[in-house]
Amino acid sequence: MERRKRAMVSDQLEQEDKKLMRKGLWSPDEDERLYSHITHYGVGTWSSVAELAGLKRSGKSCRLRWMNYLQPDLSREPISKQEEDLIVSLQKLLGNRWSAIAARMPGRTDNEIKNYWNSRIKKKLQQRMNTGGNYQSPLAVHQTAEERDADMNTGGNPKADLYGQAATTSEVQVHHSTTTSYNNSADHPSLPHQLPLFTGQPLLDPNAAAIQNGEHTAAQSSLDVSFSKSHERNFVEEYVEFLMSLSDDLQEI
DNA sequence: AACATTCACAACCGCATTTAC
DNA sequence: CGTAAATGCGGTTGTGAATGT
Repeated sequence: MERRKRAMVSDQLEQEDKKLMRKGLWSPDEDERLYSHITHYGVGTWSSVAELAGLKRSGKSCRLRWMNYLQPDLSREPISKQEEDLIVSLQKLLGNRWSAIAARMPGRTDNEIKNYWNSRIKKKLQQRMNTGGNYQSPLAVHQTAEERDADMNTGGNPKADLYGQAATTSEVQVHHSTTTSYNNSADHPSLPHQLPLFTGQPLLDPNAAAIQNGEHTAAQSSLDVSFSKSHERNFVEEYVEFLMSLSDDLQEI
């Protein structure tokens, strides 16, 4: 309750600021400023980036622009068939946890994956559903993830539902869109043409690990019911990691 | 040619969580 | 330890190009 009040106050202040902020699509000049500022000085805090780079944008907006478009690690290639299959598989495992899915897809952002899912995969699955194909509907897929969430929230074992059938593959090739003025880094005045670099992130949360190892205290046991979102995510992510390593091991055999 | 519709993607919004003080 | 600020996330909306009528 108190937290909510504070959030509202914070939002009101943000609204005041927003009146002075620029909104909408980023211009090449703004991109240039942001890119050059971050490459020279690093990020620091996003609100300071906006100010120091001379941008009339919120820190949030700068962060989003950098994360989703300007950072050099991003792949400018269209999403491949393999990547699409991976998205479908991971969505089935993780539900709509786009950031967790993106963490397993080098060069791809959560926003990109989310958009791709909503505009293409969802539709394709729906079409196949209507033509009587042998696959699970997107709704069913989503429901599975939600059911797992509900299960975990009541202290159930999240692993129980992770052995679902493998996701189906799709056939349609995806073509690169040219809807924006410079979707490709080659068109941008200052963006490097770099291949994506994958940086693996540590997945093990100490608390989640303790719980997994059976080191439950009385205080912790209350978490069984209201298992916090971040812990729950780490738990699921660890399990996905485990499944993936298992798959690698099997392939070696 | 003019307008309407569809589509893909970029960006915003509200909220939750994390971090800093 | 409490509070404010910063960050991160997912759902939703806005925008502009492509396509259809």
